[in-house]
Amino acid sequence: MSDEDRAIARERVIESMEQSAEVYGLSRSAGRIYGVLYFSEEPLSIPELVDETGYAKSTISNVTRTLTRIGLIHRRSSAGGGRRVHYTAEREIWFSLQDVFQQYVLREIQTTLRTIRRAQAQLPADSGTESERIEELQETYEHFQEIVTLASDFTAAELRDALESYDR
Amino acid sequence: MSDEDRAIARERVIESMEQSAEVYGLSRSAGRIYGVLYFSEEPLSIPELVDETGYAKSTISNVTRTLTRIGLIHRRSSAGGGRRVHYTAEREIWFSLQDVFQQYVLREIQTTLRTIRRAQAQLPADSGTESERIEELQETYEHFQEIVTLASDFTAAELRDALESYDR
DNA sequence: TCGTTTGTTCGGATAGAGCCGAATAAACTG
DNA sequence: CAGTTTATTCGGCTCTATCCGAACAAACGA
Repeated sequence: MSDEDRAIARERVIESMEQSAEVYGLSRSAGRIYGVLYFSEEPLSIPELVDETGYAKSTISNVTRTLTRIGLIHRRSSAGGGRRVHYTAEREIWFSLQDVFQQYVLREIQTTLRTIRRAQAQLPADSGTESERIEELQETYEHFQEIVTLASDFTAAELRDALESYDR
Repeated sequence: MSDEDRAIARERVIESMEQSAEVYGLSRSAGRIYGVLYFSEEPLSIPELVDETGYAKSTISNVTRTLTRIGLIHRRSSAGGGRRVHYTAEREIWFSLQDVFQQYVLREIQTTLRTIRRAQAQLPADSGTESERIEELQETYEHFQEIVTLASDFTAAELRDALESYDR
């Protein structure tokens, strides 16, 4: 009974992880796989994940790869002695979020900045509105870059502290 | 000649906006429409946007709606005297980003928190690992909620300041 | 060595998003 | 009051992401 209650509670939370995954640009399967690993006592292999999630082997293989790349889960090669690969969930989600920001957002910001600077350089100093607008945009993006770069050195607690204690 | 240069520079930047739009979960058309409005001297109507972007009227109508909802562009109903709707770009992108965070991320965080709390409440105080894990998750999400809530009250400059001047 | 288990890669089916054109609604102009 | 211009909505087409099953590769155990 209590056992079943626990299973239900677990299932609810995992479902909400599926939902969250979509918001952050991942697939539902990614949300579920992460969720199952999050609640698992021990590291799980791909066949075990197939059992637990109901997804096909190939899906598990692909999704675990991207989740590993992002840093949301970790590969533990050969835990016991077998040749199986085992996966565990990163519980400090903050670190993964930082990585995602580093990898996607910061990269996008820098690519855009490069384009903007190049476009700006090919225009005479004061060539009408275009130039002004581009310069405006450049400043905005330099601002973003600073913020993201600074923020990625903070833990979640530090960041909250910094925001809470800041006196304008 | 210089005119053409300006057009080229403008086009480059708009293309990079199309790219950025995809990273932030918007369509390429959204990026281009925003870009055209960003560089436009005056507010533009839907037919004018059709000319400038090459997209169909219906596409412009739909995309402007979502961009308006997000806050990246603004509706100016009846600028001159006609019944036309005109659109302008919000140049302070920071405000829009905050809105998006408020609307999507914060909302997602709060939905998840509600689910977690409900699941937690239905479990006895110390029912094994599930309970611990869920509690752990709850703390993490409460942390996130604080950070996002705090950050949404800051301007970009203030946020940078807060991060720069924070002494651990 | 051969069969079994595990993991990756490939092609294809399906669902959803993005975009278009046509139909409709609504407001202005003569 | 027509006729025109503007804006939204609807159905359909196309392209992409997701997921599956099958084929393949690699490592283990008897």
